[in-house]
Amino acid sequence: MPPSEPAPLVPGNKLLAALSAKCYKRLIPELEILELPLGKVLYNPKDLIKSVYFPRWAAVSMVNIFEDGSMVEVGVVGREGMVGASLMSGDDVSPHQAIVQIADGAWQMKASVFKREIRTNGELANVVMRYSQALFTQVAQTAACNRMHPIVKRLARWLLLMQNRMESDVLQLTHEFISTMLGTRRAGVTIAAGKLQAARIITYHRGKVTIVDQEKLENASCECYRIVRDEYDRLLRSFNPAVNRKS
Amino acid sequence: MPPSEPAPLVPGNKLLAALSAKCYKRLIPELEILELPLGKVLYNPKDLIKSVYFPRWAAVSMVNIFEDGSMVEVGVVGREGMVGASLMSGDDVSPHQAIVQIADGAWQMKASVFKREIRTNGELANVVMRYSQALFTQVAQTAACNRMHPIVKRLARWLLLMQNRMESDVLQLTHEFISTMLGTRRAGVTIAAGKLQAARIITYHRGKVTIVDQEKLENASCECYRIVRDEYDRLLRSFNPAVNRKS
DNA sequence: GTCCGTCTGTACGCTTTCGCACGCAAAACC
DNA sequence: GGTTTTGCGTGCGAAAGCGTACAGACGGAC
Repeated sequence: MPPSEPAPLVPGNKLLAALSAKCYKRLIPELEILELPLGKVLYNPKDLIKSVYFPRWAAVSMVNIFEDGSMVEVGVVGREGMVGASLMSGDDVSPHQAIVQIADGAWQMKASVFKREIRTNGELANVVMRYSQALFTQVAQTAACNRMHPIVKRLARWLLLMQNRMESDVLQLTHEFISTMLGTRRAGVTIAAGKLQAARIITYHRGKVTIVDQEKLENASCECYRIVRDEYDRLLRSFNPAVNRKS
Repeated sequence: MPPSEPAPLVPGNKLLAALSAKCYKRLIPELEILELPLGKVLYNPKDLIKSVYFPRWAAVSMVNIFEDGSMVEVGVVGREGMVGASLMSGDDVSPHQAIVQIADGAWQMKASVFKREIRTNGELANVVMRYSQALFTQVAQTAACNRMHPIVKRLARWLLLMQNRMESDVLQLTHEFISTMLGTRRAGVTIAAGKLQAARIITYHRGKVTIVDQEKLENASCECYRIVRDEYDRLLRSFNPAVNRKS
């Protein structure tokens, strides 16, 4: 897709889809599609936020980077959300790294435009605020989960999180990559993933993880997954009856 | 203090202090002082938020409670902030437990009033939004910290966090209580606190912790403390030159 | 087909933390 | 003044996870 392709009537992103037709159409000229390749860094910590992004099928991780270079994911954004919502608070410095974890397209909007729209467009502001609240819950649950739950459960939770955001049972993810997101050793992920595979819950092979049995995966995961999922449903459902608006 | 005491011109709470005199005066009739006794639960998870609170010298923890009853703190609110800011998103269900950790007074405002003011009063909305952003950073850093850092450092960080919020070197905190906040064993806290005491960084005795050497405590803590503190400064400084407005 | 980089399996010793439990001493309560 | 409660110190075995390291296996490049 050329980067200047105009936004179609089917936005692909659920936040955009949640807007009324009128409101969405107003934004169309400000949206440009952009390919997000794997590993692309949208912001680094302390970077100025110059654009915000509404992923279509991509997934973007919010990553905390420590002084010694080690990383931990604190939240994930997929097609249900947006990257850069913190601009809403009037602050345009990113506190985290935003890095593309699963490659695909996203709508890009200039930060200046976004800020203007947020000020003048109550409907957009409302949707973004709700989303921020859901993201907050996700991050808070991650904080608790990181403290209390063993690797296997966290892995199961994280795979479900990814599956939800991608709406796909096949995920391109290496153990190495997962381990930096979970903040553990690569070998730890191999062991945990091995257990899930032995239980016929997932299969994987050289960077491709396939979820075989979602229900079992939910049982193998900690409660954190369900809590966050339900909270997203509750917060974003209300104004989101039709995800795929007719073109 | 009687619960109906009207708000004075010195709010005590820094968010309120950050408002212009005009804006603050407008809120005065809606604020009532309330004593927050230790252990008082302001909200439980899934409770409707009926009031919001602006602590004066109190500290309130946002706590995640798991199905098995175990708890972890995900964030702390002191006089620099408010409890219930999530109302701003239009959602009045609390995702966490808010429990008073250090007893003192707070300004209470009815949720309905707060929501009305947020809608109609851009200055208040702006301040609250910034604060929400700072809180988000705190929670995200907690998520990362919980994953990566050993108990002693987390303890040091948490004590500094408390010290900042209370602006006091003496804190009424038992090991037992600290342990539930940090999500560890009580014995783990005893060992960690013992190390800090042996290094002459703190002293403690039966529920009273005294910070002897703040600088050493900062060195003993992980970087997370500094990061969060700087972020609060950055986000809240701009509109907060005068914390103690003259009465 | 061969080579080489990537991905995964596995192993070992070590540290941290856990779960549990007991004991002691200071405070609080009658 | 004696009893109870609360807060802290300590010990021990077990578990989880870490750091590191090595080797096999697959797949793409040539």
